[in-house]
Amino acid sequence: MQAGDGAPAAADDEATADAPRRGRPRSEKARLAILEAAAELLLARGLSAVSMDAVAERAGVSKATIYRWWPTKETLALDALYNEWAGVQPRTRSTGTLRGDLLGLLRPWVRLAGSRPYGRVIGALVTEAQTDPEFGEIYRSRFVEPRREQARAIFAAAIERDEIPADTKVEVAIDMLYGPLYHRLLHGHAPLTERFVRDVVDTTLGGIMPGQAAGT
Amino acid sequence: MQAGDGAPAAADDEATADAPRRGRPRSEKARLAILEAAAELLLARGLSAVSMDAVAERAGVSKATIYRWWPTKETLALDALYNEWAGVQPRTRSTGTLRGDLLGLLRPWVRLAGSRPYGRVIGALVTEAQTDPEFGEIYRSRFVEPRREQARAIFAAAIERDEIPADTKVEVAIDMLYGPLYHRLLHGHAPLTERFVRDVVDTTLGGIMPGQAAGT
Amino acid sequence: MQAGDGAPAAADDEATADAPRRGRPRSEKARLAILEAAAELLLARGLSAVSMDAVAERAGVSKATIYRWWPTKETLALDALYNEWAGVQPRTRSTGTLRGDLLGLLRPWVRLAGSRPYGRVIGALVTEAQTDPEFGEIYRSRFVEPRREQARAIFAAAIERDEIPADTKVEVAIDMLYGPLYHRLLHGHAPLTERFVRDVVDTTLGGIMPGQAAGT
Amino acid sequence: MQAGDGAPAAADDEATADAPRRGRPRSEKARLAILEAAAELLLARGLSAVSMDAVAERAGVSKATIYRWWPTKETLALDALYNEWAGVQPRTRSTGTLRGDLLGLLRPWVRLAGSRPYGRVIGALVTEAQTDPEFGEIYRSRFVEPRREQARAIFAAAIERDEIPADTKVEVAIDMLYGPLYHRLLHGHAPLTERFVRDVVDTTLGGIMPGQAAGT
DNA sequence: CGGTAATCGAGACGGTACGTCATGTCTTACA
DNA sequence: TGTAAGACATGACGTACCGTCTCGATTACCG
Repeated sequence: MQAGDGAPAAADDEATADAPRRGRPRSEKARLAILEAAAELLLARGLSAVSMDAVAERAGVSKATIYRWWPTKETLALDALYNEWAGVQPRTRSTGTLRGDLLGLLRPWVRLAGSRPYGRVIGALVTEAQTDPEFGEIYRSRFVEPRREQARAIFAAAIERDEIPADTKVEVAIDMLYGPLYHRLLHGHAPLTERFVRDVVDTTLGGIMPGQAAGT
Repeated sequence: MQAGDGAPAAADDEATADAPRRGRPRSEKARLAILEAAAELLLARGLSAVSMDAVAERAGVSKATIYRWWPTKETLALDALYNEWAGVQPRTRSTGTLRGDLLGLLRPWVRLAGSRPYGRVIGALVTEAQTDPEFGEIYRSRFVEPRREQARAIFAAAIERDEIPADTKVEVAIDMLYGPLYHRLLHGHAPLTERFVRDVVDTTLGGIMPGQAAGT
Repeated sequence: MQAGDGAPAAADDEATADAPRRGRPRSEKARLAILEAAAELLLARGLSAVSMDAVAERAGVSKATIYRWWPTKETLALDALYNEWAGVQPRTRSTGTLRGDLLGLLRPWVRLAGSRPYGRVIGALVTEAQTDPEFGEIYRSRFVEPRREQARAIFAAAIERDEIPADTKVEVAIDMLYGPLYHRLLHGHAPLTERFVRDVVDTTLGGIMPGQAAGT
Repeated sequence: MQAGDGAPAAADDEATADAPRRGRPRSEKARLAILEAAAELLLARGLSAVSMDAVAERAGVSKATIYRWWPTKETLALDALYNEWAGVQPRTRSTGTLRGDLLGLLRPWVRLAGSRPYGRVIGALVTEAQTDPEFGEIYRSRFVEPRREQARAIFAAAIERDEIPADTKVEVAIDMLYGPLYHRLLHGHAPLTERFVRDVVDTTLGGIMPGQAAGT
């Protein structure tokens, strides 16, 4: 499986550098039209509505062209979604405190996730990731790991400046931050507000830092 | 939509009591065969493999019979899964401490969730719940709310005996317990161990109880 | 392969007689609509235009229904063509002379074959018969053998009344009658007129009957 | 349409003589590789297996090169087949009798036609000829007319030496010779033996020559 | 004990989408 | 200019399910 074609990194198959590239070059116009059409369908009516036929028609492109670059509609959906999220990469570099950095990391995520029906899409991708392990690898490396890596850096900096103990279980802490957010996003039993983000961050920090309860 | 037919509660359509029920009665054998066939397919190959045709053939039943009682394969899958989980409902009444009660609540859940590939199934149900709000209602009332209700009772008892402050944000606390568990179940980026449950409970309690850090 | 469904003989799979016939019965309306649509396409634009999609659309029928009864478009075309030719089965019983009987046999064939672009269709069926032996069996048993059988009976009667020698090579004679007709029908190098039929019959009879040349 | 490029006569498009021919000259190697690959596929698996992609791959040639010289796969197949048959052009100059000359003409044809599965190929070409009149012209001028011309010359010589009447219907006679042979070749209802050739010739001659029956 | 009524099995039906394949055109770089 | 490579639009292929439907057969109650 290869679903890295929508990514900016490119890094093609073998000859990376400046191979002459014989044959007709890939149509960039078609690539973008496909991703756009897929994204529209995805957000409007969910992954199940992303049929190859529908994408082909909407993008004014042949089905064969889609299959040439994306093996399944799931990988296509993943690329289409990534295309949308990649543009809104929020990072907000260090505020000086762990709490501030975490809020800077999570608030944009919540704002983005809540802005459109992404819950449905992510749910579908998660389901597919469970069915197809190879797809799971790609999904996590694109959507999960980058966020966790940012969080790890934030925690490392906090340990560096002695804000939290050096033996803090960082992986658990990250799950305690993202877990509740994903929980509300996917299950929808309660709203995913910014206030909720603050509560989650404060409770988690309260559980990590000795002798300090959650503040408001 | 009606998906309550596999439930023990029964409580049929309108006339609750003991109507004479003319005509041939529903075949209990067929009902069980269908649920069993659906559950097998569900766990073995995921929701996408639960086709009405496949269930009908495997259960030795006609497709019309399935559609007679379940409007979609999703509702059928939900009933089939519920059938499996309902039997393993351990709650372990009060140990006297909040921590003990919470561990008693969450540990069996983790053990059950990890015993078979339920992550895939739950992911699929969650996705469907996002697409079909009516289905979402049923899903939550069967799988999410009962657990949360138990947790609420546990927290209420802890407040009663002054173990935690009376103004504890219980809903947030519950999300901080179940969120990380669902997170690992669905995303699979890290194992869903009993040790992780303990870490989650301890961190959450540390964030709630003033002047007390997470213990081991 | 089974392509006998358009035939009048029916004689279904196993239980010929009065089986209870479970399940929804086959739609006669659909069957006829399919055959008619196929025949139209076949004669208008040749076998290559008989796509299952086109037939399905034109007949207002689902593709699956076609595939349920005809394994390939060739068998469908064969049935469709047979449906047209079966209705025009003129035989004209014995005129008393071999020459008269043969003309009575061949003239209607030529008239039918020349009435519409059947040459193209028969050519396609012949080609398919060469590729798929099983199909060849069916094709010959429906289109070739019945005609030859009629010719054999005519020759046998002529031998009976001592019009031709008893050791006449009947199979060769039949090939000498139908061969030239098919030749012109398929190759189209010269017109397939009734005069040509007469010439062919007379020449063949002249070659069979000793001491008698072709008359007019 | 142009399908004369595989022919030995060459005689290219316009400038026949010795034009300077700018640009890269046509690759003779490619031309032969294409014809060879097409012929292999044609005889091994029929015309339907002669896909432009398959020929291109097998010949180690680009599809564009094939389309550059042959407009359709049918014209390519025709050239490929002609390439094979041209080498085995029947010779047998006059034996002195009509019967001997005709046998000398037809026997090599039967031997060649029966040596490999040519029936399938010729059936396909005939079918295409019916669909595309222009193709039909070319097909007949290459495969049918040359043979008929040879036969006409043989009959003319026989008339010259008073072996048969001057008013013999030669075109009918030729159809009565080739018709039965093509009939068995294409329909395959009976073997195409040399004995059959003799029977056909003798019966035809018997029908032409007054007062003379078929000999053995 | 026969009539009414809802169930069940079987399976045909009109659809939609699947993923693959072949056609014929086009666009590049190289020869 | 010709050629190899290969992307492209088009459209048919044969399969799998969907959800609906029409049968005949079965099994209760109810009058």
